[in-house]
Amino acid sequence: MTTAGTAHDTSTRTGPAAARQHSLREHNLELVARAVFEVPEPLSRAGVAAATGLARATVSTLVDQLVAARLVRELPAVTGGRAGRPAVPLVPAPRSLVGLGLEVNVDYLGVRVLDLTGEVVADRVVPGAFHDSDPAVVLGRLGELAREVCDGVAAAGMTVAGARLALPGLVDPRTGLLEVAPNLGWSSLEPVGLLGLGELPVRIANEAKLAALAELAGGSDVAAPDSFVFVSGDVGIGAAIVVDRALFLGERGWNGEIGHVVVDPAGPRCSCGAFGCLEQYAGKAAMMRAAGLPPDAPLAALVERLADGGPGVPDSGGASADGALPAGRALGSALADFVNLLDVSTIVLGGAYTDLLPWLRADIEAVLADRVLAAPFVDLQVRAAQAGPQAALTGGAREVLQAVLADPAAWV
Amino acid sequence: MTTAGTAHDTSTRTGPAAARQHSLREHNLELVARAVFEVPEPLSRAGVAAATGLARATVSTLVDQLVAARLVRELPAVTGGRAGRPAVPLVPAPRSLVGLGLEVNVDYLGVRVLDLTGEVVADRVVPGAFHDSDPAVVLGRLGELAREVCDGVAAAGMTVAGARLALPGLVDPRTGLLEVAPNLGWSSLEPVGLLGLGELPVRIANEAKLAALAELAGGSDVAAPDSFVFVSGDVGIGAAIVVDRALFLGERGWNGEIGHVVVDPAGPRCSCGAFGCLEQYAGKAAMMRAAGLPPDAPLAALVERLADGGPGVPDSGGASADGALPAGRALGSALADFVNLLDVSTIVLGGAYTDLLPWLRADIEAVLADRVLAAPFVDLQVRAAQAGPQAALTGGAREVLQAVLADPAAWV
DNA sequence: GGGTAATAGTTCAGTCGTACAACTAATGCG
DNA sequence: CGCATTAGTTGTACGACTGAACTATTACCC
Repeated sequence: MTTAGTAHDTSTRTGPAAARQHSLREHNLELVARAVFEVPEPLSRAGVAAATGLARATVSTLVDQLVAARLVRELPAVTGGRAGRPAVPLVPAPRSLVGLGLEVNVDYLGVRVLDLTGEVVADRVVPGAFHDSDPAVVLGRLGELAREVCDGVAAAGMTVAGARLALPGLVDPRTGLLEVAPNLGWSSLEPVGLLGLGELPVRIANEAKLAALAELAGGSDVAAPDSFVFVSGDVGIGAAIVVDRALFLGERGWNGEIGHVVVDPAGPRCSCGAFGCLEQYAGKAAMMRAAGLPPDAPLAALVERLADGGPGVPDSGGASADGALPAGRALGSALADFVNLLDVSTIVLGGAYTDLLPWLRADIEAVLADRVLAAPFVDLQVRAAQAGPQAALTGGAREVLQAVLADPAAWV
Repeated sequence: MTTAGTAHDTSTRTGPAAARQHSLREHNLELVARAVFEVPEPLSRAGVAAATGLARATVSTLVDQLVAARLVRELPAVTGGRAGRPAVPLVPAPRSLVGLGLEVNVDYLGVRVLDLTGEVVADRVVPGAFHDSDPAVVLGRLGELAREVCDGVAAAGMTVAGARLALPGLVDPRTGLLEVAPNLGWSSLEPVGLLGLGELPVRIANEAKLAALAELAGGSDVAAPDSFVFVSGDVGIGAAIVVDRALFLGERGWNGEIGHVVVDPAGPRCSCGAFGCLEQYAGKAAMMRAAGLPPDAPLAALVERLADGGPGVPDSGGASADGALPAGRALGSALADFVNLLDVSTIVLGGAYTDLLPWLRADIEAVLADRVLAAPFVDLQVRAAQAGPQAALTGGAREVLQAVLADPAAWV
């Protein structure tokens, strides 16, 4: 286990480390980097000083280091129409340091590279069928793909800061162990080694967790909230909790298993052995069946049928309706539990739910209003995911870059 | 709003503040204070240096400041049987700085004072019946009690660092507003002003949240886990989430409303308007009824009946049982949702559940094993709360002192 | 009993990072 | 063309930590 990143090794594992002089600079480097990265309009050195509260002299030295480390780039000085020396705008450096997102999912492999500006530098998605596949073969193939992409990126003068591998299953990011991925038929293995990516620091994570991070990428019309629950519906249903723009992982990163929250103990038996789990109402197969389609039909077929007003369209006015709607009320019920237990006010629906939201929203909101105890005092929002397809790839690459941003001192 | 505590006012609310020279000292002061406070055996200056990684010289100056601020006390030097100059053991200063816990609950008012060693310095609990009471009268009475206690404490040379007021309801610690406390019949008020405690910084919090913090107090035989869910059963059922020894509050502190998680949508109607909430199975009234007792009977009556093997005792061997057991299976179901959504592995049962645990445990654990997706990979623990009666008073006082410990620089 | 080793705690010069003030650079405006 | 204005740099001062040397106090051994 030779991770390159932070070196927090206080031999006997005590809590936080002692702060020395250079801790100050590390902290302030991060502060300056965030100021440059997380602002819509580019700031000058003076602007950063004003935003952070640091002295201009201090900011100058820090910015110079970030520029030297190729995290930040100076744009040509621009006179703002005011008097005074023109400011030098500072922006995240494009195509210098990049993050690598990797993913194995049931129906595709993917590699995506993002640079510090959030732009996609490279993108390779290979469709396939990986249900009950051989992990060594599939991960080997993905690793090959990743090496190709990395070579191209390196040839263009960029540095790969690290990688995240998204997997649809129970994953422990700390140990790098995949416990089980039911839909792939994988269990108890360490995927990173099978990629064969050598020195590159790769960490694994749950697919829904990384997809949630993609929501924070910004660039969309609606600003992403700082805290939200991201629910990704597909064959299974996963969720991620984001608090203050950071994943909340619980003890092992195995939270958000909303697919197996009880909706009705008298309901159908679930693959997990219990009865009436959400997945039996709002999983893809269940929704298809409810709309009279074969369980493995493509999502587009369901959307088309709903758009045509076929069975599954809510007859407006009724308190409840039929068709795809069992999913809506069931989702609402499970989400109400979620909100009651966690106190989040924004729910982002991803995966299949993104396209189905028009036919789910009314029921979800009605059930939430009914069942959430704090509903009278909170503005509960249900919205569609903004990130594009294979969001976990984007989120994974983004997380790598966030780690860089959180510790720029490691790169100077 | 003139809080004395931290002065984190970066005019325009940006994220973290700039680190200056004195930030270093603040950080290390905290580090040293925690080293002294959170260790079973007293450390010397040299011991603190070893534990924190700071230089001995640095530790000396920091410890001297903490001693001068009366946060830390030096014990007489003790020769440890080894060669060398005897070490001066450092301990939390007893009876110098103290925290004040306040509480209004349905059947009592309380004031409790803890010092930095965790010892109870003063304790006043006044029984009463505050269902549908007048907040001004009740809080005035509590304020009076608090002033008496504070006067006594001050006369003994102690300084009250602050106070926490525990309330059974939806509370926003940030704004100091109580939205609603159903069992008191209070709503939309600012309780702190009605206490009339003048300059003393008082913050409000939910009762279950503070009770959970009392679990961290230590001193018990079993070490408290760093992360757990605390469930407090009484008339209503509340919960708190503790992660890494700190409360996880969600956006507003309104999480943990486990009492209104769906157990069975076909179940009885709840006071919240929904059907089949946990409270209808595992609330005190429901448990009493299930055991054939009047809903407002004392808890002791239920325990006695169960101990006698009356109705409500599980007939061992059966997958399920009758009597008090609907509570067990229902609790298990709601807790399974909790664990699936949050990934916590330890569940601490407080309030009425503490005494009832022997008759609940089997069912809870069985349902958890069935319904928690990660159960095969996690050692789920269900345990009884360790803190004594009126745990919220202890937890509130403790939180005040934790805030001192988190920023000792404010007291030097 | 005295010397030596060992450990605790203090003193002091050295280093590093930030703050503040003075300075230079570059622009708009009258 | 000079002045006001803003951006960025330079240099001194200060504060906090470090490391090494020093003092203080004990145990152990001869």
